[in-house]
Amino acid sequence: MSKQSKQGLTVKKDENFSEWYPELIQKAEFADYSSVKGCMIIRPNAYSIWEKIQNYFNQRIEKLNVKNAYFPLFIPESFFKKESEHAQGFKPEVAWIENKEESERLAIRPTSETIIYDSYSKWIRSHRDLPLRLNQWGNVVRWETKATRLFLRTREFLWQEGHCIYETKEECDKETLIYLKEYKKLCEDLLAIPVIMGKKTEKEKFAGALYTTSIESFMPDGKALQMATSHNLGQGFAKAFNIKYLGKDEKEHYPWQNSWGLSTRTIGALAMIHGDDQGIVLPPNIAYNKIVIVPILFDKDKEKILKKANEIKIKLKKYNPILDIRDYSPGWKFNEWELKGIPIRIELGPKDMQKKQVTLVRRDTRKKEFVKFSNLSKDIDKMLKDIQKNLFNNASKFLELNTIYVKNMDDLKRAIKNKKLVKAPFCLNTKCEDKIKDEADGAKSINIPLDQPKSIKDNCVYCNTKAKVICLFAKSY
RNA sequence: GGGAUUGUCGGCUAGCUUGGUUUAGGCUUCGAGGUUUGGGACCUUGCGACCCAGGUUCAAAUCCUGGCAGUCCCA
Repeated sequence: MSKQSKQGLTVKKDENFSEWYPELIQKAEFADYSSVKGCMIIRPNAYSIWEKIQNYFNQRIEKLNVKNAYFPLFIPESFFKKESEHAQGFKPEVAWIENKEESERLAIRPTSETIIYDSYSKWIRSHRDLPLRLNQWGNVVRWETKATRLFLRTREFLWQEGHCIYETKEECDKETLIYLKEYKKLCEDLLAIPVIMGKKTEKEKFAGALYTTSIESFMPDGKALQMATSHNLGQGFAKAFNIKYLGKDEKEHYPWQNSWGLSTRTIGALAMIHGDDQGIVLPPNIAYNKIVIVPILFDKDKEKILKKANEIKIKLKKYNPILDIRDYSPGWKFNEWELKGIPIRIELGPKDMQKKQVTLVRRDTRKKEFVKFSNLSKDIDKMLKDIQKNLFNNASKFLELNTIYVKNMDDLKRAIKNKKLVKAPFCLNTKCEDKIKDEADGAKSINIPLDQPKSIKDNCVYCNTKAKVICLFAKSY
């Protein structure tokens, strides 16, 4: 046996974040590398999180009259090229299939606007057909050449993409924001990750969109991570795909469209934000198994303890407890379940039996509590809610502490170097944005928060002319 | 596109400088048996590797050339 304790991870989060993260993901059995470069295997521990996100989100969008559907993985090149900005934007990362029998190449979808809108052009004839709201769950391929990272940047990933189409710009604007707010709610309520809603700059908007809104979170290593986007596509795709409807006025009109997406990337953010040196920390609302019961079995009391452990398991059924009776030492099991992030551990041994109690250990603080059998359900419920709240509060505090306002480039550069999320007055000029990126070590505009001050007194952080907005800048994933 | 660097059991690695007692060693994982079990237990035992192709040599994991694969810089 080696002398050092093998507990937790070998790399510390604070000391070497970029090695800590892949070790965390692999040891927690969230994902593994595959033999295909840039592609990963999502293992059950992480896939159950994705399923939870799917179930939650399906319920939410059903209330917004969105229906699920599925469109092909392959997109004919001619469709792909119809909207030129869109085609140009995705060009570097599209994977193609050469098709010998037919003349046309097929793109493996990097996003599905074009294949979906081809159908919309056939389905939509009258204002009575609008609005049309569809969502699909699927995979997309973006052939990254840069370094890939588990969950955060892989060549293939899972997501949902919603595609809605409306009569008026007002309706489209309004709902584009509704979906963005849904994403915020999902991140905050389910994943315990605080996010900032905002609008992307012209430079960073979706290729082919009128404008893009996003929710952004901030990682412990000082990089921003885009969690989801909602685009108002304007009428550009409608014109390119000849989607028209006859209005009440008996005239032809182009409709307005939006699209919105959230991917498995959020699982990476979840691991980064809440994880610690012991492993993953799952917010209770996203955990499938909220509890693990570890019986401490000595020969003499073995049967009594097992019986009680089973009773507890049945009593707490709604939390999907795991009863771990495998032939490992208790300490081994403690470490294993902490690595995997189960919110609460229940220990039950001879000492507990005597006192008619269990030992509860919460994953976020790892503090022990002793709870009488009779109070168990109530206390568990309270503890789970408290863990959820605590994780969100900690992440919010981190975000707040690491966001700073700057008025000039020196301060901006320093803040970026210090791994901060920077708020700065900005003129919205793309040239300034490029310069900032050049001079501040690759920091990009993150988004322009929806929450803006009533008036902006300071001048643009770069060119010192009148600033139009307060914009977020940071290095990003 | 240019440069640097690395390929050894499932994972981490020792050995390479100076070729030879190495049956390629260790830790971990995995399998079996036993003793254990309140923070990754112990003993016994088993399975398991030199990226590929040439070359140099009496002798190559080790040196040379090429290929393939990875990683990191630079443009």
